[in-house]
Amino acid sequence: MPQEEKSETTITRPERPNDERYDAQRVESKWTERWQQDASIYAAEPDSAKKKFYVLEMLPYPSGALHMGHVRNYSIGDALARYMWMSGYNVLHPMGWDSFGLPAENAAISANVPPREWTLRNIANMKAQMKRLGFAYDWSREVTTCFPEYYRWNQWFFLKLYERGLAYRKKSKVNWCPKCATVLANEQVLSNGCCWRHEDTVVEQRELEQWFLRITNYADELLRDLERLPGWPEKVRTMQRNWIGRSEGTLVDFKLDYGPEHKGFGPAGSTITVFTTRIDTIFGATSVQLAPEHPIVIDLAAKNPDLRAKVDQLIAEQRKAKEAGDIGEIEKHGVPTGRYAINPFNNERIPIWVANYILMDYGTGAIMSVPAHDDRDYEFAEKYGLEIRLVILPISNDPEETMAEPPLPFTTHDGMLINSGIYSGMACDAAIKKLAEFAEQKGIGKATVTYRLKDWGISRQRYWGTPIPMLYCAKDGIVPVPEKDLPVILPDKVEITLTGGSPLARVPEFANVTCPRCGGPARRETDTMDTFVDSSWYFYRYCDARNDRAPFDSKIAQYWFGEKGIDQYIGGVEHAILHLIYSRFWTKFMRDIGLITNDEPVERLFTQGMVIKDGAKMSKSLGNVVSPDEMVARYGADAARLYSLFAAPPDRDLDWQDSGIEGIQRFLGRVYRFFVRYPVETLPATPLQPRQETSASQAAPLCPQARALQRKLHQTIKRVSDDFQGRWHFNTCISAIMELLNAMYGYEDSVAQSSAKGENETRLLAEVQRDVVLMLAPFAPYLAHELWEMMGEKSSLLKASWPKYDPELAKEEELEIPVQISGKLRSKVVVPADSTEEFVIERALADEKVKATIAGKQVIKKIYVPGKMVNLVVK
RNA sequence: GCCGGGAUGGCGAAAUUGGCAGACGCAGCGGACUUAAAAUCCGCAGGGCUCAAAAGGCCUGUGGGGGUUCGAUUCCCCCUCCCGGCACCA
Repeated sequence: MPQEEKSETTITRPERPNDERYDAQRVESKWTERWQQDASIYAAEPDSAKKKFYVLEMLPYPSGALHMGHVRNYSIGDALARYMWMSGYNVLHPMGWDSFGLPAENAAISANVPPREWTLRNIANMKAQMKRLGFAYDWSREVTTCFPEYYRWNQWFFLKLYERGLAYRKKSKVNWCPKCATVLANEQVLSNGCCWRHEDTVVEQRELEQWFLRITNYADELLRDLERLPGWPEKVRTMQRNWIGRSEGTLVDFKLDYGPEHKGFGPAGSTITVFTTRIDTIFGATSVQLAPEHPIVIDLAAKNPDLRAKVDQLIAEQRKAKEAGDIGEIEKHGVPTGRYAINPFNNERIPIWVANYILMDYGTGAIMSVPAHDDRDYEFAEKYGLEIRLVILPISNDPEETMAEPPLPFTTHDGMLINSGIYSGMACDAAIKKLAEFAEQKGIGKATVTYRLKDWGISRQRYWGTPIPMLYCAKDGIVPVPEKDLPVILPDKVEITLTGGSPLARVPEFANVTCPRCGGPARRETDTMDTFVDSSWYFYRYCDARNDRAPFDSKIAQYWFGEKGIDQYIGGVEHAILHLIYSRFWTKFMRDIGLITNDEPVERLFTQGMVIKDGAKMSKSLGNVVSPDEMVARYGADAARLYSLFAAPPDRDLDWQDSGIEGIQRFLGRVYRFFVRYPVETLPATPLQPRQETSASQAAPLCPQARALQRKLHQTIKRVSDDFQGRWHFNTCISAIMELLNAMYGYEDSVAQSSAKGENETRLLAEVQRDVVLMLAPFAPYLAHELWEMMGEKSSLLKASWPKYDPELAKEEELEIPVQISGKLRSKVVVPADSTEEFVIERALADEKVKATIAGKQVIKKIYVPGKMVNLVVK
């Protein structure tokens, strides 16, 4: 890196330009180059003397080019990072690439480019775009997940998970996307049954052997700790809560009835275990309903061709509904098996049915049907004429209502048991406990918890991903790759197709190995890992990105993560369940193996809204895509960034309008013009005094207009600072700066050209200009840096102190108080800010318009809200 | 069905604790500058009625209906529509 060039460019103070026109392209390319030459300005190292702040934006997939959603995401993060730097924090602000994944393989197939080459080319392009946009990332920590230096630690983690029984292999029904030609995790299937990448492609079910991670071991903690994340959007927490789907209930064994004409049910066993959340209604159970794929049903159907045909029909209906995404609206069908089960609480013999609304993959795939107290059971019983038996009555304060027969089905918990043997008369909630205890004592059931969350299937029959470090030996079975042999390198020369299973299986030199235990021949696992593994822990790697002995150093991670994790994480809400639940799981696992001490990865999460155009999501098919490159070329990076913050609050969707960014471009030009037009010739030779002192010396002698400008300045600093610390409505921050600029022009028009302009006025103007630059720095860094240099400042703007406001100087001296008569605005009076209530009301009553309005009426009430308004109620 | 978010001028939006609705910007209109245009600077602007016009005055207005209050975009109840998530989850 040429050192001498650098020092030359920073020393000279450029002449103030004569041209008022702001040439964004010239200025921005100048600073892009300078920042390029001194990348270390954004670097941070652990420093116990300074408060840390870890601000992170979700790392992108290198698809080829940034889109406006990226620009918005990074503009928010960059503004925050710059503000925190200026507020004296030790800021970590890294960036990287989530660079494994299917699109690279598709490119290989359609354009015949190797995935690695395609990916690295895209990364180079997007990195250049980021630099052109002026984002302040510490590139020395760049993480690229497709490099062996990174993915070897995925493999290392996998071995640790395997050692602890948290990674296991099992054959099961899995989601298969025909277009991806691979298995998908449950989290990657949309609610309409389609693939998350191919929203028009229905996922099929296939029976395959897969590697799973036992995320369900952490289900309870993942749920419980959501309460400890007040810095997360309620929406995301709710989504995760729904996804985990914890449900407390009871397992109850129903014995099969071996009546005289039956010889038992064979290997499937002699009991049916049902799961219920309402064991209090068990005396109202009038049938047992089984999922069509329940083992007992399969067993029965095997011996009964007629039943088998009917069950196959139910299975087909269920599958069809699932694939159409409307399993919730399936028309209920069922068939009786002709067999019976015994209700263990009343020894009653009830029929066993098979029904298409019972799901095999939830609970036990079997329920007790209580038509009187469950909507679905009621509908089903009505249809097939099954008995409906009332066992719960409402309890109410109204004696008439209590004990009255409710309309069916009656499904609430607020009730009392009847027709329930010794439990009659108990309240529902108490009965649930008692009945579960009894079942447990008798060995016929127990209280239990069921989750919707399933273990995470991570095997992918794809090439461009982390090889799973496992071997299969004819003699030793499943053998993990020894840690010393990591990384298992992903080979380069592989023929990629979307058919015929894992591409790696067709690479003999990769697939054929010797067993490290017996030395005999073994086969390597040729599936790769889900790319969500890569992104589950990447933010820890940023802390210590070049470590080749461990995923990262625990001490360094502890500094940056602290007790509560990343201070601010920013990204799209589309990862609310996927990435954000996986990485919480990974954090808990890493804590359990002693790598880290925090329980959660992210303290505060912010999900920004989408960028849309003409009311619709940007997409190639709609032809409404706005290209960041084009915006930067036309309006400049500052304008693109500032507009993405100005057009809407960051959590809302943003409708992109080209005319809007033109307005922002005008604003930037107007700022620049002010500095060129009204240069402050007499900058204080010494750095500006601490603010209080300057203010005190300025407060008195300023002319009224100057005082008004000073007040506006301090009010603006307050508004912008408050917003950074609170609600992040950067759109109003920018409005506030615009208002200040308007006031600056107004001030120059009215005063500064006149003879009233004295030294204090000049000093004030210098102060205002300096603070405007400081406040613009997080939002429009290019212009801010240029103006900073034009003002002759030598220090780094990045680390310059954020301006402080003086509440005294921000205060109004006179207030315009609205006067309402009976709640309607009728007039306004101007009073000194420190006026008493009596004085303000007296002035209000003396006002001509007020007098006219209340003439002939009697004032019955006088309300004064200090500093806000007067309301005179008349009769 | 359940959960979360939203609905304010022609448009994007603001109103931070119940206190002047529409800040700021876009589009629009008018003026200054200019041979002209662009650029720039200044001004007007929710809707309606009144007034010859202007100034002014009056009425009305934050998805709809009701309530609490001196006062409601803001709090409470009911309803409509839009966006997102979950869904015969037993």
